Amino acid sequence: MVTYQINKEKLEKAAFILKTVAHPTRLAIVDLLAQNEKLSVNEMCEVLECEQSLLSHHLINMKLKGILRSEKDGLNVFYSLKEREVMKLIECIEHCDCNY
Amino acid sequence: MVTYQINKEKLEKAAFILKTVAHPTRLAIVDLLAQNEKLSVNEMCEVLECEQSLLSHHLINMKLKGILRSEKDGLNVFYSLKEREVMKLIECIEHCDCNY
DNA sequence: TTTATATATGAAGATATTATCATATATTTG
DNA sequence: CAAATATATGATAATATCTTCATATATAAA
Repeated sequence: MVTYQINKEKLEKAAFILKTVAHPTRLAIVDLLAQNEKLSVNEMCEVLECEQSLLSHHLINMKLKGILRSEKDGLNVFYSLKEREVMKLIECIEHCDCNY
Repeated sequence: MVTYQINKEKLEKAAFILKTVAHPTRLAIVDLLAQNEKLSVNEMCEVLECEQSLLSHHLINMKLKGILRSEKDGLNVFYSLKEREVMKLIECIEHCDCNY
C-alpha cells in the first residue's frame, strides 16, 4: 500500500514559498541579501542590472510573502532577509546537480 | 561596495529546478517518491487524486528536467527520484516557517 | 485478434506570472 | 517652495504555466 504523509496545506505552503524564490532575479536578491545584511533598492538595482520598477515589484512581492522585511531610512528603503533559513534553500540547490 | 558572487547561469539553473518543484502536485510527487522507492503513474494518480493525463504531464515534465527517472514494466511505467537530493528541499522548506 | 488497461500526446482554453511604462508619493536639498 | 532623488503603484501587454479533453499508442489478457 502506498503511503502519503505530508498534508495538502503543508504542500501548498511549501510550493508557495518555493514559487516566491523560483525566479532568477528573486534568487539573486536572496543571494545578495545573504551576503549583505541589508541593501537599498537602488543598490540592488545597480548590481542586478534590473529596472527599478521591476525590482520594486519583486521586492514588495517577496516581502508580502514573508521572505523579506524592509525599513525606511530617509529616501532609501532597505530590504533584508526575514528568514535567514531561506539561504539554506540556495545551498541545497547548489548541491543538487540535476542534469537536464 | 556591494558584492555579488553567484553567476547568472547558476541562478538560472537553480530557478529552473525550483520552478519544477514549486507546485503542490509536483511537490507531493517528490514527497511520495521520497517515501516510496518507485511508483507507477496509476498508483500516484490514486493517492494524489489527480487526473491521469494531468499527472502524466507533470511526471514527464519533471523527468525532462532531471528530477525523475522512469522505467517501463509491462503496462506500467514506474517513476522514481533521480536526485534524492531533491528531498532535502522539502526538509528545508519544512523548517522554514515564513509567515505570510 | 478483439478488448481492456496504462500511459502519453497534443491542442486549446483558462489562468497566472513577468515585464514595461507612465506616473504617483515621499523625502531631502538648494 | 521648487527641484531632485528614491521608491511604489497600477494598468496593460507579453509570456508562461496549468488544466482539460479527446485521442493515440503500447502492452497484456481473454
